[in-house]
Amino acid sequence: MSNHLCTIHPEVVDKVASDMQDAQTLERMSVFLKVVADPTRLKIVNALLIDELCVCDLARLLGMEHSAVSHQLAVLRKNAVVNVRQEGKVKYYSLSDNHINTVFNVTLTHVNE
Amino acid sequence: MSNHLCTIHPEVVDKVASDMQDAQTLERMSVFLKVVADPTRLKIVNALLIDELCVCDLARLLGMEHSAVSHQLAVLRKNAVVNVRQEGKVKYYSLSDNHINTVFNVTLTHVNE
DNA sequence: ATATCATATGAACAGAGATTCATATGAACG
DNA sequence: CGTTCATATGAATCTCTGTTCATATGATAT
Repeated sequence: MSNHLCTIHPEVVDKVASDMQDAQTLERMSVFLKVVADPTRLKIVNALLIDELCVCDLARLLGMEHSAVSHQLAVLRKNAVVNVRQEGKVKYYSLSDNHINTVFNVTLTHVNE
Repeated sequence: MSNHLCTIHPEVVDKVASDMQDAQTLERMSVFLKVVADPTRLKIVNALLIDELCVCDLARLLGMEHSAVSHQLAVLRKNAVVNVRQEGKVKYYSLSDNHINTVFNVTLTHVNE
């Protein structure tokens, strides 16, 4: 696994290992962050922070194929980032909770400093 | 660009378009989120939230090749997520600012609900 | 029923990126 | 100076994933 076996600070490694979040939690965090990190999905999130929108409007807004937008909305749905409300044949998407809002705004602040 | 030209809510699209963050900002946000979303880098961030560590210790902690860890640390360095402090041949890594801390904790809260 | 419109989905292709292997840098110490 | 140790980097491989194209679903209206 590792070519050299240096163990410079075994106590520190042990302490950090026991204080870290468990593997499952980190995996969930990674999945969630990947979901919102994609440029297309981040734009969708930003748009839905302002107003609810249908697939058609999102495609127009982003200048993308309906299909591409729909695929990304499927990812957002499967990861519980968005909600859908149906009115006839039109489906309106909105954000599911406001942790997304917080993550978005903290990230925005970070890149603006 | 799009097969159908439906324009269901042009006013809403216009309003959202003008209220959204500009493309450059969204791009920077996407880059930053991708940097921390990767499972290996997220583990590194989590570890450095607890204590500063050298490459050797990180490799041991994560059970990975030194090379792989070093590559990921290069990504974190290039994106100003981590700082390096050198002591002889050993380089100690730590987090560069505490927006990272906030993003990590908000995300943690989100996946734990 | 059938056509039309909005959305969804499956398969295929293409590009990005994470790890590995091999090698290089650079510091300490004999 | 040459060796050793910690870290870095380049190239190659392999996997993952975002978009496109083609097609399907599902609702409305004529």
